[in-house]
Amino acid sequence: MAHWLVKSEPKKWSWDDQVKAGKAGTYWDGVRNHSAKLNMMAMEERRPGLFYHSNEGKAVVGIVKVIKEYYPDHTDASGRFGMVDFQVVRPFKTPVTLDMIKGESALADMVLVNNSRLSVQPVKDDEWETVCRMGGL
DNA sequence: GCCAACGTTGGC
DNA sequence: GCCAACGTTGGC
Repeated sequence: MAHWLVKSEPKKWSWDDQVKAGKAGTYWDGVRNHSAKLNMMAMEERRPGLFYHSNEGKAVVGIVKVIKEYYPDHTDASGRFGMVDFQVVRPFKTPVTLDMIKGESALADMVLVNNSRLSVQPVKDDEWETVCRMGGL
């Protein structure tokens, strides 16, 4: 699996916050879900991922990349979970909304459509290309 | 180790 | 604000 999609509520962590963080990037902490954890563990440095705004916006707004691979989440007292660091790559010209994704038959199998609650998801190559094209990149 | 109860997420 | 989906917790 070549690409990823990460989700955040704009109230907690928005694209703008990610842009402000700049090259330093930010750690993607707070994940407390085993499926998401496994996906993070599979991430390789420099791999790009889609950045999705849940709840408000409900759209893929840009591309980030992994700048630090999976390591322990120091905010997790139990020590069971970890996190990765992301850095902004570039914003979409046009945000790709959930409606647009649902309306695109090539994206009918996206995890976002079928398991919207998973916060870190794999994205297939063809799905990746379709979403990027829809985003104007 | 099973399963009911509960909490959280996220679309609508 | 509601509710469905799903993950986690805790009693047995």
